[in-house]
Amino acid sequence: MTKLQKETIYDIAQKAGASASTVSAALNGTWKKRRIAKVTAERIIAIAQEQGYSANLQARALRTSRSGLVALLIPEYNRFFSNIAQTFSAEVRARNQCPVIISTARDPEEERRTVSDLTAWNIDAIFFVGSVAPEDLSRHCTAAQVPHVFVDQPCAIAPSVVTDSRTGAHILTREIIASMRARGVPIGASPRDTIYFVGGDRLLPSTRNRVEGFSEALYAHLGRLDPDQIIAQTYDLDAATASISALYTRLGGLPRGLFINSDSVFEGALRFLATLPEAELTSCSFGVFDYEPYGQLLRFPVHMMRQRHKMLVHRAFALLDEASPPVIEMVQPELYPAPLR
Amino acid sequence: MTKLQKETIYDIAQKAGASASTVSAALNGTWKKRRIAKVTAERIIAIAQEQGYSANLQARALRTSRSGLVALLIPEYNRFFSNIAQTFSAEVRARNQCPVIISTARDPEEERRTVSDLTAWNIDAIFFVGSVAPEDLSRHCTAAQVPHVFVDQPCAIAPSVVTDSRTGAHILTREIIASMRARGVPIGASPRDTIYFVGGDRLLPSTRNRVEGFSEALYAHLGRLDPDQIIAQTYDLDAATASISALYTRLGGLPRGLFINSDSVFEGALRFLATLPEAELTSCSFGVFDYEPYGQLLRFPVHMMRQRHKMLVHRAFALLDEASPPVIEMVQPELYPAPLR
DNA sequence: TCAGGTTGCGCAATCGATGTTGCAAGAGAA
DNA sequence: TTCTCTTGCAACATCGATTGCGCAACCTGA
Repeated sequence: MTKLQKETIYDIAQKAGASASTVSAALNGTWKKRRIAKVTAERIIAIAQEQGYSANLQARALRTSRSGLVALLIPEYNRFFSNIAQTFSAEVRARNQCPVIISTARDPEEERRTVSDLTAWNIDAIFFVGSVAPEDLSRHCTAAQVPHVFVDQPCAIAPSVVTDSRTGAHILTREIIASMRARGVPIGASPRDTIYFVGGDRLLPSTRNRVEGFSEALYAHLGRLDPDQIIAQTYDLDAATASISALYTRLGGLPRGLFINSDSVFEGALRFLATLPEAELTSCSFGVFDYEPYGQLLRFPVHMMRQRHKMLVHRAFALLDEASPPVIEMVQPELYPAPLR
Repeated sequence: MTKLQKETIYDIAQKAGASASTVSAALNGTWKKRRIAKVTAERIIAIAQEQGYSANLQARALRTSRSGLVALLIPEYNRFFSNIAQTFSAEVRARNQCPVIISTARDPEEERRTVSDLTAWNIDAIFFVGSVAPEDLSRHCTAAQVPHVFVDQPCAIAPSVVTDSRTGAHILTREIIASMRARGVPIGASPRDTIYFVGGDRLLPSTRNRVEGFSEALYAHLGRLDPDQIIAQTYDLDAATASISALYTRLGGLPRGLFINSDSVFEGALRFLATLPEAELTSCSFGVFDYEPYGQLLRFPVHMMRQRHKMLVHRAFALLDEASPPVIEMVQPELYPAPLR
C-alpha cells in the first residue's frame, strides 16, 4: 500500500517529471487537443495506474461545475419504483456517470430540500418519479439550470414521460367487467354487484386519469356510476387496509369487483383480505394497476396492468438528451390477465 | 427569481458589507468561535435566506475533505434491500447528511469501481449490504480512510451486523418439519418425503450459515442428510426457476418440504410453481428465509423468517459511531408461521 | 496615561483539478 | 543565416468555501 495522504496530480507530476497541467491533460484524455506527446501521456497514465491514483472529484466538479452525478427521486421503495431505479442505474452507468437515488416519502418539503441539496452538488440532471409537486420542483431546477424530466407523474412545464393511465384503466376495468360477467355477476343489480376503485390520490394526475378511465369504462357498460364507488385519497398502505375494511362493513361483504390503484394499495388491501374466508375472496374480481408477480399466484384471480418501467426510463433519457421542450409522452401499459383456473 | 450565475459568499459579503470569511462563519455556525458579533451574524443569515443562497458543496468538500455523503451499497432492489434502504435514508437524514444508495448487481468488479468512485467523492462512510467480497472492499476503504460497516454479510476485518442465519434457519427448518408432521408426511421415507434447500450462494457466509442451521435441524430429526438436498449456487431468479423445475423432474413431483433462501429465489420458484395444479402445491410445506407479505396469502402455506432490517441498520450505525473494531454482531430474525386454515 | 486584555473582523493561503496563455526548442523556408 | 511555423510543455489564475493569523479598536485597572 502507498499514500496516507491521498495522491494528487502534483505527486504524479513529480514522479513523471512533468507539470500538473500536463498530468491533468494526460489523465482526462484531453492530451491530444493540448498537444502533449503521446509518449509523455502514456508514461503519465502508466504511473497513475500503478500508483492507484484517482482524481478528487470535488476539485474537478468545483472547477468544471459539472459533477457527473445524475439523480433519481422516488417517493418510496416499492416494486415499481425499485424497478425504475434499477433501469435508471444501469443507464446512467452506461453513460459513465454516477446514479444517485433518493426517496422522498411523498413529502413536498422533503422533495424541495432534496432538490436544493442536489443543485448545491452541481447535479447534472434530475429524474423525478411520481413526484407530488412537479411544477414547483421544475421551477427550482430551471432556476438552477439543472436539466430534468418527470416520469410517471407529468409536469406542465417540463418534459414528462407517463404511462397512459386513462387508457390502461379503461382496459383493466373492461377486463374486470368481463371477469364478473363470466362468473355470472348481475352487474349493477345491487351496491355490491359493481366495481369499486380504491387507492391513490385523486389530486394527482395519474390517479385522476385512472379514475377517468375507470369511470368511462364502467359508465359505458352500465350507464351510471355512483361517486361512492371511488375511494382515492391516498397511496398509504395502512389507509388502504382501513378503506377496504370500511367498504366491507358498509356493503356487508366484499364487492364483486375491485379496481386497486398501485401495488402498495394492493398490499394494504391484502392485509384485510387475508382475514376473510376463501370463498369471499373468490367471489370478487380484482384488477390492480401495477404488476406484482405474486399476484398471479394468489388464491383468487387478479388482473394486473404492468407499467413498462424500462420504456419509461429510456424515453425519459431520450427527452433529456434532446433537451426537449415541455411535452407529455405516453407509454402504454401491458395487461396481465388473471391466469385461468 | 434572482441570479443567473449562482451566488457565492462573496456576493453575500458585498450585500452585507462584510468579508467572505465573516459570511462563511455566520452561515456555517462557527461565528461564535470566531467571535463574530451576534447582530452581524444574524444580518448575514437574513440576507442569505432572502437571496436563497446555498453553499457550493463541492467547494466545501474540497476544503474540508468531508462530503456529508453517506453511501449504502446493495446488490439489487428486492424487498429486503429496499427496506434497508428506506431505514438507512431516514437515519442519514436525521443526522443531517445525504444518503446515497447504489446497487451493484452482485458484481465484485462493480463493487470495487463504486467504492473507488465513492472515495473519490470523499464519502464520509459506506454501508455494505450483502456484498460479495467484503474483505477486499474493506481493505480499499481502510486505505482511503473511509469508515465502513457490513450488514447482512459479515467481514472478517471490519465491524459487521448480521442476521443470525444459523439459528434462524434452524428454527425455520423445525417449523417446516412440524408442518410436515402435522400433515402426516412420513419424513425420510422416500426422496420426496424430506426437505430440500434451494437458492443462495454456498460460498457466501450467510448462505453457508443457513445451510448449517438447516442441516443441523434436519439431521437432529432424521439422523441423516443427503448432499443432494442442498441446491445453493446462486441467488439468481431465473436459476431458481430452473432449479425447482429440475428438482420436480428429478423427484417426479414436488418434495414435501422446501427451504427457500431469500425472496428473489422465492419469486423465481413461484414462476415454476404457478404452472402446477393446486393439489401439488398444498402437499408441500414451504419455508422462506425472508419476509414477503404476499406469502401469507398464497394458495399454499408458507412459513417465513423475517430479517429485522431496522435493527440491522440501527446497530450498524451504532458500530460506526463507536468506531468499533472488527466484530460481528448478531440480530435474531423473527418467525412468521404460515396462517392456519 | 499606559500596559495588558478583550472583541470584532478582514487578509490571504489553501484544498486539487482545469484550461488559457505564453515561452522555448526544433523544423522548414527563403 | 534569419525568419516563420509548429510542436511540446509549464506557469498561473481560477472555481467557492474554510481557517489560521493578525490587526485595530475598545475596555479596564493601576
